[in-house]
Amino acid sequence: MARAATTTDAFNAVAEPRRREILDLLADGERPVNDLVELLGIAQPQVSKHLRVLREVGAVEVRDLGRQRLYRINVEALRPIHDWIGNYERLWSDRFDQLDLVLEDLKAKEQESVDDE
Amino acid sequence: MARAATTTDAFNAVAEPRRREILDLLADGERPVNDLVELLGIAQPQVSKHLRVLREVGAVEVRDLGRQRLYRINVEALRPIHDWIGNYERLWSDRFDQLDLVLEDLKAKEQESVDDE
DNA sequence: TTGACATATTCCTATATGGGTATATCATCC
DNA sequence: GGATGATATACCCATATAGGAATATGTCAA
Repeated sequence: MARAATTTDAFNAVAEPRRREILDLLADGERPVNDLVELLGIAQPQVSKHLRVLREVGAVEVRDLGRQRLYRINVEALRPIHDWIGNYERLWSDRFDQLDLVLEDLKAKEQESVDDE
Repeated sequence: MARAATTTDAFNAVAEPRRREILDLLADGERPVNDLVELLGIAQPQVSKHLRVLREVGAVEVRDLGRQRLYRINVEALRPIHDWIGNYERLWSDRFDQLDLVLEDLKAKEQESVDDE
C-alpha cells in the first residue's frame, strides 16, 4: 500500500508546509486565490490544488464573489490535531515540574552555603 | 516532485496513524518493540520501520537492554506541531467569544419580553 | 557452537504525490 | 459576441511510500 492520501484527514493535509502557510494566511481573514498566489510566491495552479486538498478535509471553505473565490479557514477541522497534541501537555509540564525541582534544589543548596558563612 | 519524505519533519512523520498510536503507547513509558507489535496488532517489520521514521525525526529514542531495544518518546520533537496548532487557539476562543455574544443577545431579548409582560 | 529469541533491513509492488505546463471553465465588461 | 480576468482541471513525471515476505544481524543460553 502507498502512503495515505493527503485528503485522508487534517494530519495528512497539513503535513505539506505550503498548506500550513495557506492556513496561516487565511487565519487573518478570507482571501481570494490570487492573494495567496502573490503572498506564497508559487504558481496559481499549485495554489488551487493545495486549496482543494484543504477543502476536502474541511480545513477551508469557499464563497463566490464575482469572478473571485474567497477562501476562509475552518479551524474546527484542525481540532483533531489540537486534541491529539494536547495529550502531550502533561509530558511537557512534567518536564517543567522536574525543572522546578532542580531549581528548588539549587536554591536550597545556595541557602546552605549562605548558612555556612 | 513527489510528496516530502515522512522523515522530513514531525508533521510528516505523524501523519501516519500507526505512528501516532506508537507515540501514544510510549507516552506511558518506554517499551520494547515486541510490546508494540502485540499492542498494535501489526507485523514486527512494519513496527520497526515506523520506529525508524520516528527516530529519524527525533520523536523517539532507543536504549539497548540485552536483546531488547527499549523505545521511549521524546516530546520535544513534537513541539513544532504544538506551536503551530497553538496559533489557532485565538480563533477557537474568538468563536467562544462570539458564542458569548449570541448568548448575551438572547438573554437581552428574553429580558425584553419579560419587560413587555 | 548451536539454537532460539528480538529486532532490523532488503526487496517487491501499487499508489498518490507536488511541481510544471497547457488548457478548460466561469464571470464580467465592452 | 468577444476579450479579459480569476480560478480550476488535466496531463506528465520523478519519487517515496506502506505493507508483505524473506532474510540479516545481534544477543543470550545451554
